[in-house]
Amino acid sequence: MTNKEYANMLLPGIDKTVEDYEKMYPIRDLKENAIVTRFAPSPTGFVHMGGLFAAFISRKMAKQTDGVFFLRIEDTDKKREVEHGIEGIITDLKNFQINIDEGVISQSSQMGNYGPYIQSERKDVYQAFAKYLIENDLAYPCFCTEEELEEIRKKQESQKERLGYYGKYAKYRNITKEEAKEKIDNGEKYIIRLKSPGNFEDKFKFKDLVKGVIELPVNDLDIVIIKSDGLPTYHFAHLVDDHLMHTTHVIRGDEWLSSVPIHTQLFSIFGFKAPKYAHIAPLMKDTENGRRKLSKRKDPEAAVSYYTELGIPVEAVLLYLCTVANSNFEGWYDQNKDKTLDDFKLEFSKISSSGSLFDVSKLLNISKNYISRLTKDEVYNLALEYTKNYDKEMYDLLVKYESYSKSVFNIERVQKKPRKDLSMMSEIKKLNWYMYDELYYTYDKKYIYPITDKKEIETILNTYINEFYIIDSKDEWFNKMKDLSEKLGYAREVKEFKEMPASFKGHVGDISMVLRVALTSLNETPDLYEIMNLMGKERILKRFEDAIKNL
RNA sequence: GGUCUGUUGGUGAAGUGGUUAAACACGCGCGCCUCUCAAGCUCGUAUACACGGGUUCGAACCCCGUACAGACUACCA
Repeated sequence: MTNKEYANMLLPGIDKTVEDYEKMYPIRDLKENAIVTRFAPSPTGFVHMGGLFAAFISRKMAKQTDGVFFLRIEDTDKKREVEHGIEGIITDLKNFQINIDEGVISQSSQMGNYGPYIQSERKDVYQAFAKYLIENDLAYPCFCTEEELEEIRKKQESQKERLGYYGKYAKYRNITKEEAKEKIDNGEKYIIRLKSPGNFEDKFKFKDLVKGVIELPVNDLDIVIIKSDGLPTYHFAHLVDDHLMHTTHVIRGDEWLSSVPIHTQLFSIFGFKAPKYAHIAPLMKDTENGRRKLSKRKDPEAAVSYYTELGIPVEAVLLYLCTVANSNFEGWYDQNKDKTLDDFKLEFSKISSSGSLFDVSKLLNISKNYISRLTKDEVYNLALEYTKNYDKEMYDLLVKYESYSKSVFNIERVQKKPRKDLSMMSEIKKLNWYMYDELYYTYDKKYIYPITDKKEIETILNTYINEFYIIDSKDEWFNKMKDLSEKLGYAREVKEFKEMPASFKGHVGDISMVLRVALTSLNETPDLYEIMNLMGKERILKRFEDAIKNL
């Protein structure tokens, strides 16, 4: 039996060769330093923060070099697959503005000339590559059962030897074609393993773009390349796909770092140029028992949807991810307020080689600053989008009072140092409910005045509305407040009061607070003048009456 | 067990042999400002470069060892 016949027996029905495929996947026509990256998740559920982080870096690198970023679905493990997994990944990416240039765009469609981009649809391609290996005596069938493999492992463990299928443990490494044929004729199941040419004692160096130069032992494991269901393992699919799709930079989690010897060996066996690797450390979470990897299962904040549910703007999350990736981004962004994320040049060498703690409070701070720079219309739109899904009551009010709502969002917004109290859209109602009568009059309210004398409070409210009410300019208004204070025996200035507390009933701050509480039932609100200005005299009067009733 | 990687303050980190008596940002705290809050501004967060050796005139930065943390060691990715 020739090697060719042998290969045909092991992997029947494959008529294309490696050369055929190379022709079908020509070199990409790109600028010299263009980077081609990909995001290659398994459809096992929602995208988590770590995945989004890697995808963000990948897309950014491709974009800033006029390269290509594509989405490939690695569904070679049919057991782990989750229903609608692909759709979930696509929407998560879309929501976070990680736009793809080619790849899978929906459960049923793909775009780009280097597909298919779903691995289960590429079975023949992998098998053609595996056949090449068999023909060249670089791969062989392995008939080991699960039990046999388990036995080998136990033996290695008890003898404190390195685990794995290699050297003397590689039972079928030298199986003859005839023996193999016999087993196959007997109906025995097999998989295809690489006949590794490596020696574990040998070392080789490679340069990881984020971790730096790393020395690793050469791979001597006869890893499986084609599983019993005919699909490839990750390692083999990586070789085939990233070669054919001409990926220049593989950006992935550092759990892959120790597989690099396998990958480079595979590439060199085929005589292919290996891509550059950037292994990024996982995002961490701080817990009582120290830090650990942010977990998809244990940590709600690991889910990308967590942030949409809180109403943290997508841009803020992206801004945060960028500062985690390159910490110099924050300073740059601060210096270049007119620029955007796209103008920033991300660098591999500045990515931390150890895991960063995923810090939600920092994210919130970034979000708060981001929102403070938006226009009232932008905030309104974000609020509308958020409440539409998560707060119908608020949504209806925003729709009903569009221009009024925008004015509410505009309070203390257009000034050198805009107000910063909103970091997520889920706080919209909590921060603004009192501006809407529909909410105000249905909520239970607690009025806490700086003055206990009810009669006095009533006097202040009545005197204000009857004699000192003015909506002109903020300065005018505040002057009136001072006049009002003076008339009722309160100090015009706080300082004045502090100097001679005995000469006054209180100060202008107390007067303001009485008005604030009567108007909003709150002790802490944004600028009182702006609130009154927005409400208008009638509503103010009505609220005062309500407050007096509740004295 | 083997093979790797990492370890600067509460957090993210800058800094890769000598103006860093360790920047900057977040968080927290005092104070100032202010009609309240948010913001802004001062200052602070007691001994922050894991530990022990070595190289050097000089080390957070180079080397070795130890500890701790993490990864991989699947017909999972």
